[in-house]
Amino acid sequence: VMTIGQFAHASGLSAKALRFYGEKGLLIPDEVDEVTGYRRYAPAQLRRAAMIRVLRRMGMSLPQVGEVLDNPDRCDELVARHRDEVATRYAAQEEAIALGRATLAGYDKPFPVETRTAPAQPWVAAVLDVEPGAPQTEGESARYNAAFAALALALQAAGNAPAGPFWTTFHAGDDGFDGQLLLCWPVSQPVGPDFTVDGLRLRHGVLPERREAVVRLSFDDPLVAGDPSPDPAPHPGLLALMEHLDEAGRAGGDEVRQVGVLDEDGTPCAVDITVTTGPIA
Amino acid sequence: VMTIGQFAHASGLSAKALRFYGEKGLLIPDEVDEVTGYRRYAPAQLRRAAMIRVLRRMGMSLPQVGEVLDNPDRCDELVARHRDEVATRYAAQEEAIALGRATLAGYDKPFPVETRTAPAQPWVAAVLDVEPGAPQTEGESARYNAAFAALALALQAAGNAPAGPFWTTFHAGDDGFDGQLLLCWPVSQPVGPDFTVDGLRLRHGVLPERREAVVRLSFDDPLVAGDPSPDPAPHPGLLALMEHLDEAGRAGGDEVRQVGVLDEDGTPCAVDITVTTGPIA
DNA sequence: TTGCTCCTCACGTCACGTGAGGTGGC
DNA sequence: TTGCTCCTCACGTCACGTGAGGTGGC
Repeated sequence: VMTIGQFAHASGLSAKALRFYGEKGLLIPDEVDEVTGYRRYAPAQLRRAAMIRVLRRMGMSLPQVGEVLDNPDRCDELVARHRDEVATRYAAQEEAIALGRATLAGYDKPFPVETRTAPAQPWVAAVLDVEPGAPQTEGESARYNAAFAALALALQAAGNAPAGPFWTTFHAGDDGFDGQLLLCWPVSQPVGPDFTVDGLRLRHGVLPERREAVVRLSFDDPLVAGDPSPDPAPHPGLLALMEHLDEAGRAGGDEVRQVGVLDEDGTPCAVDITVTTGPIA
Repeated sequence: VMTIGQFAHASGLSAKALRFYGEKGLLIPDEVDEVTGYRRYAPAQLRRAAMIRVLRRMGMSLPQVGEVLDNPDRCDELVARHRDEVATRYAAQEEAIALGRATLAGYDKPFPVETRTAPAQPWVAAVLDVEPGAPQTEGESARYNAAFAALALALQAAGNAPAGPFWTTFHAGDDGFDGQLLLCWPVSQPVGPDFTVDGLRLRHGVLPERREAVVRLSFDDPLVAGDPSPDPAPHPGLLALMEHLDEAGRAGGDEVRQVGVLDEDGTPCAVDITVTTGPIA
């Protein structure tokens, strides 16, 4: 039997840690004096204390340590799992740091914001319900492409083929929980309510003659092309656009259009984030 | 100007985090309503908010984030330093896990404890003052070897050459802060108080006829040979020795001798941790 | 008897999250 | 008017470290 101080010295744990482990039930003193509260530890407890120390040094939490102590036969497995978790966390942090450096570099240098005037433009859109927080999965992406293609074909068949690159806009729902994505094609002629496409919910309208501010997010940009991190930081281009709107005295509440940009091969190579800054003076 | 909710949405930070950052002075709202306490944020603050978010995602603490924001020109340097710190911490944890696994494996299987009887043994020792917490530096090690050698030579010259392998014992000082290391040679004849060696403080005595328990820590053991980790966990052999003493009904307070073990070439290859378990029955 | 150890609170750490309870703004 | 947002406490997290103030044991 040893006092807490002797046991602390022998085990390499602090007396405070020993009291804490006792309180948590991880390492109960061999006996506790009823009157004085003095804790007494047995030499046979040194093994457990040493294991706790080693496991804590590995970075395990106390519940994890307890799990290992409760399942000595699975010790190796649990330790290996912990090592893998640590490695995974480190890899994730490394990636966050690399991505963060790129983002900060983008914030550091001015991002080009183009301003231009645009003529009135009729459009037709397919409406899709989406959850805004949902990640951009492969399946969703295919769904969008199919809807765009079906709408384009129907417009072509109606003799009112798309008159330029498509765009999308997002309308948050009232509850902010889900929302609607509009997949828009510009058309030469406004369509009437009699234009329908099987399986698609349509909407249509006309963008008025207007001034616009645009930033181009290229798919060559690693911040755009990289595998989508969950809940990413604002892209430098979006920041630049916000600041442009601010300096122009416009609130950011206007509708944002994401206009597809194709290269000469017709493959998507960028997206133009486009906001209306006002009517033509 | 935006409400905290709008700004939170735009920056990707939570309203709670924004309040916290305001409280800490990291990101002060553009204005705070005197009456209602409502916070208002300006679009121009989005850049700072985005940077905070990115830096936090990298795993920086808020003081570190503040340092980066205060020194935008050193941003790259500070981020690189953070990355290196993270990598260093991870490497240290990886090493702790590897070392811990080896230690746990040692705890898992029984460690051999030898018991034996030993005859009475006169000894002479050089006394060195040491700080017990101090790491085993190169310089200290050389000092010990020099003292051992000087003592052995003097004994030889006095016709009382070492009669076996050397050992060391450690006596903690009264204050527990420093202590004394005894470097001992066994001798055939007890020495008198007239035996002195220049530059060495000597002590001498006789080990009585006794029973001993011994564990051998081999230098081949990675737990023994590995670079000395600061404040290492108890070696499985020491644990086994403690438990042996416990079962034998002996407290662990007896003097511990660390006896050098040489291979056939005369180079040190192990150390025998030796404790007295009692007189010969 | 004097130090030393041991005891039990209580508070601090770090960056917020999670309610509780109440009010302002559309 | 009803919801919704916003406000300010206050508490919890994790594994102890750091005193404060008081007592037991040699």
